[in-house]
Amino acid sequence: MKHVAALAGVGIKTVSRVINDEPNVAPQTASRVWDAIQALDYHVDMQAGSLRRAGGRTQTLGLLVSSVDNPFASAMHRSIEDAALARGVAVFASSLDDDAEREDLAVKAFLRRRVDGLILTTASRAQPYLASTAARDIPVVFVDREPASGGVDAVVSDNRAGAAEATAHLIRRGHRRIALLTDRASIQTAAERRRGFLDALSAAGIPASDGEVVSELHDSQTAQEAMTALLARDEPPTAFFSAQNLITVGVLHALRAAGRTRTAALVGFDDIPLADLVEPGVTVVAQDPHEIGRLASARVFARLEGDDSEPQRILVPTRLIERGSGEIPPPRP
Amino acid sequence: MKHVAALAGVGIKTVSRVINDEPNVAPQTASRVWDAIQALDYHVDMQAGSLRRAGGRTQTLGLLVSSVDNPFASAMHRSIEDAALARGVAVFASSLDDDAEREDLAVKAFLRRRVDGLILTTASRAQPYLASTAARDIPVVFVDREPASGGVDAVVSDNRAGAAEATAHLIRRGHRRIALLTDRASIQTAAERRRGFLDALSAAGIPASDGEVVSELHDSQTAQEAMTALLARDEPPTAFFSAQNLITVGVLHALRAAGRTRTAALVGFDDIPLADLVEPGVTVVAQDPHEIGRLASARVFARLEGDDSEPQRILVPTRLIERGSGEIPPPRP
DNA sequence: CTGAAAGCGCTAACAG
DNA sequence: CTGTTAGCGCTTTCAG
Repeated sequence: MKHVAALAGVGIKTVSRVINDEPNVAPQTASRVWDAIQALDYHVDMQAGSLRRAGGRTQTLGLLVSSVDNPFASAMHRSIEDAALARGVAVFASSLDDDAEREDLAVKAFLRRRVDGLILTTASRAQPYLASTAARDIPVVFVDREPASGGVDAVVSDNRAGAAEATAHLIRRGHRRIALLTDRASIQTAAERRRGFLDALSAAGIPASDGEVVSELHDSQTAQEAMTALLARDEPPTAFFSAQNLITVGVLHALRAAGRTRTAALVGFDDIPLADLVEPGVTVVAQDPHEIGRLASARVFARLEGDDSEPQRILVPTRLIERGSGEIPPPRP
Repeated sequence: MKHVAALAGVGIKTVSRVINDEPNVAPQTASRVWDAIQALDYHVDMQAGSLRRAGGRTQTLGLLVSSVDNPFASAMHRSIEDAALARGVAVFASSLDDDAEREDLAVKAFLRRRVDGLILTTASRAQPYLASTAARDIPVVFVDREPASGGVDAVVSDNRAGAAEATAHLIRRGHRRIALLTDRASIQTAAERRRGFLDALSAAGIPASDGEVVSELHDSQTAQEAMTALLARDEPPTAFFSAQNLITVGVLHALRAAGRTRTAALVGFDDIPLADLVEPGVTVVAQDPHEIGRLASARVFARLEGDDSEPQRILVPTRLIERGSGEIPPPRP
């Protein structure tokens, strides 16, 4: 900047004014400064700027997702990026891998980089770092999963209602022996979806014991194995609710291998790519990751602009998409 | 840091030494400093640090991909993140949307944030910003697509060979009327894949005129429409090579709608999720985005560590995965 | 082993 | 409309 000022024959502060589009610069001066900037191929150092700037904003956001290559997470990421880009804000993205320690390290790394705000997926029971962010007035919005503590903004799918809807859909087709295949119980969304599953059973007067729950499935491989075992039973369930996208994929593989794709009913939670191209199409309770990302970034930016209303818990509705697999009736006895 | 120094009763430089794990600090002093850091919940400001640090490294990388929610890009993103994390480097990710102007703006934004290195997917004919990065000694590695100019590190799939292999695979099954469905010709990978397609035709002595080329398909919607039109011809091609993941999805939809999934042969470039679950499975020439990301980050970090050898052009091989759709023979005349 | 002083590139506050 | 001065939080340099 010094060099630009020298070349343009102005003071350093005038260059600063031009770059930041501040008022009180003569058009002539400004254009001389722009010429010098071009000539020297100069680019401001935003980091240095934010050091002194009131509020110390870095125009930077930290995003923590299950994994940047999970379709749900990356769709969310994309809509957050779009909102950020519109404000000249850059996004640091990190993957969590459902590891509480990694979560803590990632947030600490974000803090060292002085991000203005955080959008987080959590894998931990408690979020000790919230004390740090609160003390520093760094807004935090949780996405996908809510922290147990509450008192923080959160944007999540209506997991319980969605799971209940999926289950009720199967019950309505006449199924009574329905299995839930789900992730580790410690994951908040998995717990909510299980609740929804049980809600629907009890609303239909089906004893919970008729519902089969297989949990601790953390990838499509383990889901496939569990499903294969379920199908091999003497009296297997007639319908299946898989409570997560990767689990649905594993279940599909198992159904395929067992030749049961057309005779066992399946509803998945969270849509999967090409779900409409397999035969039969996979009925799912779709989430809206794009909308979740949009609402979460809107929340962060509102906080950054001074909104200090009560923390909001925003429930994004899910949508049942019938494609065939969920409409298969139970076999005639 | 001032506060920490005061609380620990040491000089500010000693705190700096402790945090950066520099030698010449008495263990006792160090532990007093750590206590103060804990007590004050202090986190260094890496940005401020890099301002004065020799080399001015920010421990930050800029990543530009087609879109963070494209499966190919996000797989690459993940492996780059892993390599970066191991070195305490954070990654800024941006989406390109195949827009040359966006590319330029994104690189400028990275420059303003003083990233140490860049991993870029390009959509532009020329990359004017390379002058700036070179002047600043910021290593740049291109991924997925190579710049026309050369002279820069690049890690890309062997698009031409992969496309030729896909096409030869169809020819080997007896097809002669083969259509290529591809993206805009201005995209470097699309051009390479078209070359590979033509290579294979000519190697088999099939006149290029027998090959049908439909280009300018930029999403699955336009691909589906183009494919539907192709299938409606009097003498439609008997085999199809779709040169990109989204195009393959569109083609699959069209085949399904026309009831031709079992009678028209298809090979896609780039694998797609659930390709093995549709019926028949989708034969693809798979890329290895994880490996591309790994090699690209290795290249950037090597450059950052002083490697000033000739720019490398690394070709990552593709792999043909037979799943059924590509092994369908032409109909008997 | 430790600390004081200078300065990285920028912006806030104030003078002109 | 423009420039000067101080100082953001840190690391470098150099002197104890």
